[in-house]
Amino acid sequence: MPKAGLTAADVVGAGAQLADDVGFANLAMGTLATRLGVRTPSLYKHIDGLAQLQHDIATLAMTELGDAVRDAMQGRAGPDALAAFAQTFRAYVTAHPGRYAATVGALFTGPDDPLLRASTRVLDSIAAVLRGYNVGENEITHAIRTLRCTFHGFATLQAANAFQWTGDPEETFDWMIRFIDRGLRTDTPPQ
Amino acid sequence: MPKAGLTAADVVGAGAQLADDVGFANLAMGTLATRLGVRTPSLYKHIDGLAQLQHDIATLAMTELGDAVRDAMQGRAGPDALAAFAQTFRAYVTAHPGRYAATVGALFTGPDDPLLRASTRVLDSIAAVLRGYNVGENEITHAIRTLRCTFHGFATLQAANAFQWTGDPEETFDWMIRFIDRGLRTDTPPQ
DNA sequence: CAGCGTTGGCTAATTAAATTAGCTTAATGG
DNA sequence: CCATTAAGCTAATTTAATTAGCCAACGCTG
Repeated sequence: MPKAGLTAADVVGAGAQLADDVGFANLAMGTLATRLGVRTPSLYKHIDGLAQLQHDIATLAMTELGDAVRDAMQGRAGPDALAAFAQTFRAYVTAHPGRYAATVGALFTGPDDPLLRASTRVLDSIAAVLRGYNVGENEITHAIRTLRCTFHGFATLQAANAFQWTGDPEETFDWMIRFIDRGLRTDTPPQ
Repeated sequence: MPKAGLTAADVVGAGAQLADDVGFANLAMGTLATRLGVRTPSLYKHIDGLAQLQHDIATLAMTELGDAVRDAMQGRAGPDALAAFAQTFRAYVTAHPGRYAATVGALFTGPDDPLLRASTRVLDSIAAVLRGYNVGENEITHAIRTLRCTFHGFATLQAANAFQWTGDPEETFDWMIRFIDRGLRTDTPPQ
């Protein structure tokens, strides 16, 4: 009986792939074990259980997303950076709906949760986008959160396949980016 | 053994309440049965199973939300209508996080799915908000979808308790409303 | 008021999935 | 070459959903 030689990263990676393939809700230990050519209990040598696996997939997704966004934004600023962020975000969620779904509803286990770190990196990229616009000092956190909500909303609706939309979501997404760009260009009035 | 005299609506309503109390992910047939003073299999006399129950809760949530929003928007237009919609939306999700979570990831079973009807009503309210702004004819669907994404994003982040935010989300939400209002006021340039 | 069908409840059994216990063997390092 | 550890396995347990099949209460009707 040759050893499969799995690592925790292998299991999480295959789990993420499985979630993308069959949907996050259908992620199951048995299916994953089969796919890895192993019996179900063997997975417990590498991960703590289903809940842990789901959390790890969420962390993987946020990390990958953060990396992709950071790469795409290299050397861009202002509207270019916004477009790069948005397009990359959307491309990631399209390519990896199951992974992204894992991040929806995932909770932070504490201040040193890797998921929290990964999420913070993504928020930092949003902050970097905003540096290219003239947003007041005490408005900036509100702006970060607003952008986060908008992109997250689009992503969850897409990941949930909620778009019974006629026509291409792409076109709406572009409109959304222009809407945000226009909003960020206008000086934010004193509140 | 006196009959409890349950109806399907009772079961769905109690399920919704339970989801709000313990979180949608922890909604279980056994807990619900206990809460209704009944054994688990008895629930199947009224509903088709857990998946059906979840779908029904989502429909209930969308219906309640649509009614609340419609009520709040009575006699308002433009920025007032926008504020009324947004505040009501947020209040509903705050009061009923479990119900709203049920709507995330719920799929339409077909063109006559009551959930689809209820969702459409909410979208109609968004369309009504936009009638108070000067949005071009062929921009309007994009605008509807953009607003939907933004509010839905806020709602899911809040329902998932993802706000490790310092300070009051309320303030950010107000900022978000003003941001949208400002964006809708500026004439949308020809694309 | 008795009969009787329908409804809504029950217990017991089944299924499915996650998890745990305990055993075995391949790799590795002294 | 042995001893330790790690990674797999089978078998057992637990938990939750669901199904099967029985029984009593309610509401009607003759």
